[in-house]
Amino acid sequence: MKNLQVTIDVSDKLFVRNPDASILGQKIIRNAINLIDKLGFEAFTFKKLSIAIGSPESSLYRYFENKHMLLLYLTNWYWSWLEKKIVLETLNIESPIVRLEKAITVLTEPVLEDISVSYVNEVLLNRIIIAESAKAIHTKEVDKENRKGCFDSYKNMVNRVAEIVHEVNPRFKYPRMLVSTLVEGVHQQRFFLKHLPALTDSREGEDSITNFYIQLFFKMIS
Amino acid sequence: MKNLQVTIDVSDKLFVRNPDASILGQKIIRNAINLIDKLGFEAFTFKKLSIAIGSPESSLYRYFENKHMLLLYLTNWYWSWLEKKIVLETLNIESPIVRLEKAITVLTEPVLEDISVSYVNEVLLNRIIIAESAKAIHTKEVDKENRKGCFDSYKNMVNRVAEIVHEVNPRFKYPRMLVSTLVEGVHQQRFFLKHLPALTDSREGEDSITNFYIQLFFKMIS
DNA sequence: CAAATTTAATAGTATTACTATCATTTAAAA
DNA sequence: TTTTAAATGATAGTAATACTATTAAATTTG
Repeated sequence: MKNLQVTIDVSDKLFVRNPDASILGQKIIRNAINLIDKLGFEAFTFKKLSIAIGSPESSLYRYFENKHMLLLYLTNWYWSWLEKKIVLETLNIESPIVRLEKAITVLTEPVLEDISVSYVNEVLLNRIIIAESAKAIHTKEVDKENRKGCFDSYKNMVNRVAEIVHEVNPRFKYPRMLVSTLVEGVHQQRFFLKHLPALTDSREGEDSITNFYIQLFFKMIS
Repeated sequence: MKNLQVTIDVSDKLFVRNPDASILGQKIIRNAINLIDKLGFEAFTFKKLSIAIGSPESSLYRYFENKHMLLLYLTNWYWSWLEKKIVLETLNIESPIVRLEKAITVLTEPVLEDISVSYVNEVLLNRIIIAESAKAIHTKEVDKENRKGCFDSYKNMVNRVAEIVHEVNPRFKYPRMLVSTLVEGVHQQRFFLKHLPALTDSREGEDSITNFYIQLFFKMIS
């Protein structure tokens, strides 16, 4: 695992003021991640966040319109981070099939070690994505937000992997459907494993989720 | 498509008073489905529901603890309904592989026609499941609610199909993971198709989602 | 150093998510 | 058919949420 001390760009449609560009902004992100992970997105409020930070609530609104936009920011950050990881892992590799294997590994392996150096804790963020990211998409404003580019990071990441699939098998018709099925499925199953194990045939310890989806993926494209 | 005028049982852990057993209760369910579909779960409130029904807000709390429990009730109703559909479709069929094909068809085909006779509109309910069901599961109370049996309908349905998979191929190790991947994936992709089509390779009209998942399913178990 | 920008401190509002009380209607039991 | 119980209606009230507004202090930039 390479250490990724790179800046992650997030679309400026997602914030009022860029949290990456100030100390308060970075404090907001760091504490938001901790709090959302601890309380869950429903119980998480700007009031509680402001207390954790020690700044007035009104200051938070100068960075994010509301907690939904903050969640969108975090999800976008995560998908950009994953894409960057994929790019680094597949760099300078000739064989498309090896590149695809590397990419799929990044998408299916658990995010375990804390490789974060910056103000973003990727392990906690991964947990937030698993538990809360569905809420960022499933709103009545999806279409408007989609037009604004609020899901571009996700689309870009999916497209990048889908392109490798296309290289490996140009005749396969559903590369993006396969990649998004894989990504969402892995997250879903990790949540089930932890909370509704009756829906999985997996056990903590052995990583049957990774195995299952890698198998699924390559069966589909061959 | 058979007309299913059968009663659907939902665990009594999910409600304070059984909405199925009174006119007001049925009005609550009918209007809740309409409102959640129209407003989305976030904007949906007991206040608005009470106005739609013409009863005081306090009356709603005599049926459901809060709107989250109401959503849980609806999701459970849906999974029980789907399971009943599967049971009816596979009744008196000898061949396990044909039974499995029928079951998978029920799980993957779109819910289009309004076959509802009772107070539950299954077409709207299906839309609610696609758009909102993730929110019923992704809460900090999952584990407690799981112990109470709040997800039994879902588990039962998945298990029933997983058992047919086992009949067809007893050596396949992940029947439940495969079934839940299929169910969740189909819903996810239907949502993407409507709102984030860039994540799909599917188009409105031709049903590549159904095709994709049927293909995926049988490639995995063979 | 002056000007502009950012943050702190405080206050205030409409809405949400409930809880409580009591009168009235409806249904079931005697 | 009366009596009783259960369900509903009507109304009120509260703490918390999700903001908006204003002004003062601090910090950064030119």
